[in-house]
Amino acid sequence: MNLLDIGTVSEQSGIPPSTLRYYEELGLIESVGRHGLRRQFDRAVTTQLALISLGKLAGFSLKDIKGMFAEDGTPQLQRADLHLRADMLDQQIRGLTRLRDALRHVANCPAETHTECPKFKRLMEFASRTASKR
Amino acid sequence: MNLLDIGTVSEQSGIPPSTLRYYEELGLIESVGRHGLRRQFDRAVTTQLALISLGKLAGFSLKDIKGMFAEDGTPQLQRADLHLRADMLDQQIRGLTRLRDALRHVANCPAETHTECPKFKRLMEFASRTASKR
DNA sequence: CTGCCACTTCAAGTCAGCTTGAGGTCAACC
DNA sequence: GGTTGACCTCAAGCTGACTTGAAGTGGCAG
Repeated sequence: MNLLDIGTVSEQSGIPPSTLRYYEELGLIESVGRHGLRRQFDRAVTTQLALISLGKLAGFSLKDIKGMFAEDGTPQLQRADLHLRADMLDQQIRGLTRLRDALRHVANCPAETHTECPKFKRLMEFASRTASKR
Repeated sequence: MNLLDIGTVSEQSGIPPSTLRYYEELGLIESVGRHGLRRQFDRAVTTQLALISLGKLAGFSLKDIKGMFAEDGTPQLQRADLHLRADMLDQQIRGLTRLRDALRHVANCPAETHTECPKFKRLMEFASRTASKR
């Protein structure tokens, strides 16, 4: 039996049935039948859910994620788009890395008042710049 | 004159007046007077706003951020919290890096079926692990 | 056959973080 | 002293990602 009841999918993925229905409504996943009223999913849905989780982790919206997959759920993007997304990710990674380093520094900084620490000041400048850009 | 009109603060910080009012309502910042109807802020508010932007970048909620300041608005950061947040950023960075690498790979990989590509498989394993953890 | 219980639909609610709209005010400039 | 324009208040609206509630259904264990 290669069909999974929504409850089984939920259990395996840790995603509540309500969310699975919501994802189906959005077109992110697709049920392949019913058992009585209950949705049945193909085993492949677990892979799709893993990819969706990954996308979410990476900060993409569900809409974004939907756009990355073809009808059948296989990743489907134009090369140029892929590189563009990768470039965006690069930029995001650089920003987050700087931020993480700064957080670690502040956590270890012995200065009494953070506001007097030069690194903290630079971090704040960065924060201001980044904030104003968005 | 060390007081700033809300408009000036908005211009300098890139944060719209509506948001500044909203922040004041939440107790994140404080206006120190009025010029006619207009809120006047102390210069120090720009520092606070930079910190707020920073906190948002790091993924803190406004509520979290509020908790990081003392009554007088000076930062009151818990080192443990910062490390925790840095750890979360690390995780996010790892996810993004994998995703980026995978995107680049897929963009260059001539294989018809991505799902059979070893790199893609590793990505999905990672995605599953990460998904099940949450 | 009965009852349970996890599912079903659909509408509405929730939360964060703002934005928008209507109607009003006031300092400043001409 | 009239106009302007950016502010004011308060309420309502919006987006994203779900969750919750009410009322109903149906397969399966006993």
